[in-house]
This record gives sequence, structure tokens and C-alpha cells, in this order.
Amino acid sequence: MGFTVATWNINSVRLRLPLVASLLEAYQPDVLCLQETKCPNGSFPESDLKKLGYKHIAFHGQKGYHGVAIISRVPLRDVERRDFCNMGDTRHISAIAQAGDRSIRIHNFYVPAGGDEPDREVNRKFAHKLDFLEEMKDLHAEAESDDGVSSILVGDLNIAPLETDVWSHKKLLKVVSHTPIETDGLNEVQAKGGWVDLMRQHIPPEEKIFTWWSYRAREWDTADKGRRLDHIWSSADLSPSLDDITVLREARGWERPSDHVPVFARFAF
DNA sequence: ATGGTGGTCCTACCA
Repeated sequence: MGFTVATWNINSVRLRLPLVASLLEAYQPDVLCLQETKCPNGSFPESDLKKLGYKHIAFHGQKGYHGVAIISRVPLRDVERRDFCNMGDTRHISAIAQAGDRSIRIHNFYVPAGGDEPDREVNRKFAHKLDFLEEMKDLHAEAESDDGVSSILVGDLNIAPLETDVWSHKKLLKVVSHTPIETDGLNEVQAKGGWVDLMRQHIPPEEKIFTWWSYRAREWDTADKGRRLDHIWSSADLSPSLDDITVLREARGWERPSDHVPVFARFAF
């Protein structure tokens, strides 16, 4: 059977609900994980999405900022919402998705952006980002393998770890999202947790991949000053079944776009 | 070197 999971930082799910709906209709992922929904729980557009066949929805939102959601056409169970750094931010949600006879826990993250100054002593937001990464190191891909549950981790991790994950490695070495302390930290989260970077398993590290282009930069397409901030990881048992990765670059050119584009991982079990 | 754009919600704050 096939199974497709997608991740997208939507930057307001209510403003861009028509884009979410057309994405679901056109690409039919089994599970779509959203970040930056910017939507309190009472206002989440649940019924609109259910009408499209996505009857299993879990969300974790707050007014104005952050917010994550899992939208699924396969059953979800054991939903968890973790408060990383104990700040009350809605930056994580996870649930076990039933993909045929497989159970897969899907973690959906919105990692703090970290502000402008890459120095934890003078910038509290950067300190928060590093502390958040530290806490993520305790998250193990095999945590529920004894119960027959595999793992997928997706989201806007706000870090571009490889040189080819940014438009200019040299120019961005001191720019938050690509500093060594962040990229080392993310690599450690990956290694300690036993996670496989599925995007880089499928697309060789020599090849540039971007999933985000700033609203502030003009001519996003031709200038192409992007970064790979969005990621799809899995436990080692799933990686041999990865069939395809799609970065939907064209979505950045849609009317009133998010600054991030959707990324899909397709499995063939 | 600076400021550029966009979202929330109404005054700054965040990305």
C-alpha cells in the first residue's frame, strides 16, 4: 500500500484555508501536518476539512502565534501535546496514524525561529531555540518500537543543516538558522534520536533544496535566496520504504502564499 | 548598511 505524509508551515490556517483545501484535493496526502496555524482551538476550521474527507483532525493552537495541527484521512489515536521549555507555546503535537497494518507516531514541530542575534547571552529567543533543541534530543525514533509503532518527525525546524540547504553557505554562517551551534544541535537531535533525514536520503547532499523564501526578498523565484527549514525524518525501519520526496516549489508562487512550501514523503509498504 | 513583506489584532510583536 502507499502512504503519503506532508508538512507545511501555513502562516495562518484561516487566511489560507482555500490553499489548504486545494492542496488536499489535488495531492490527497494521507496526513497533512501544519505549523503556524495562528488559530485558537475554538476557531480551527475543522468542519471544512472534514468535508474534504479528512475526518481525523488534532490541533494545538493559541491566539496570534504558533499553533500546529495534524489533518488525516486515516484514523489518529493517542494524541499528545508536549510543552517544550514549559512556556505554554503550542509548538508540538503528535498522534499515532494507522497506515494499513502499520502504526506510525507522527510528531509535528514548530521549532522557535530564534530572533536575529545568534548569541544566547544577549538574545532570549536564541537561548529558547537552543534549549528547545536540547529537549528534542530526548525524543527517540524507536520510543514505541516495542509496541510495534514506527515514527515520523516533520515540521518547520527553522534550521538549514547542510551547506546545500541555503543559497549561500558563507553568507549565512552567522545568520540565525544556519549557524554552527544550530546545525550541530540539529544534527545531534537527529543522531541521538536515531532519526533518518528522508529528504536527504532521497535527494543527494550535493543538490540544493529550499522550502522557504523570505517575504522580504524580491524576485523570490529568480533570485532564489531560499533555505531548507522544513524537514521529514523517520525511524530507520521506515526509511527503506521511502518511495518519493516532493518539494512543492510552485506553491510559493500561488496567490497570497505562505513563505514556506509543502513537502511530501511517499512510502510504498 | 539598512530595510525590505506579511500575519495577528489594534499596538506592538513575531516571522
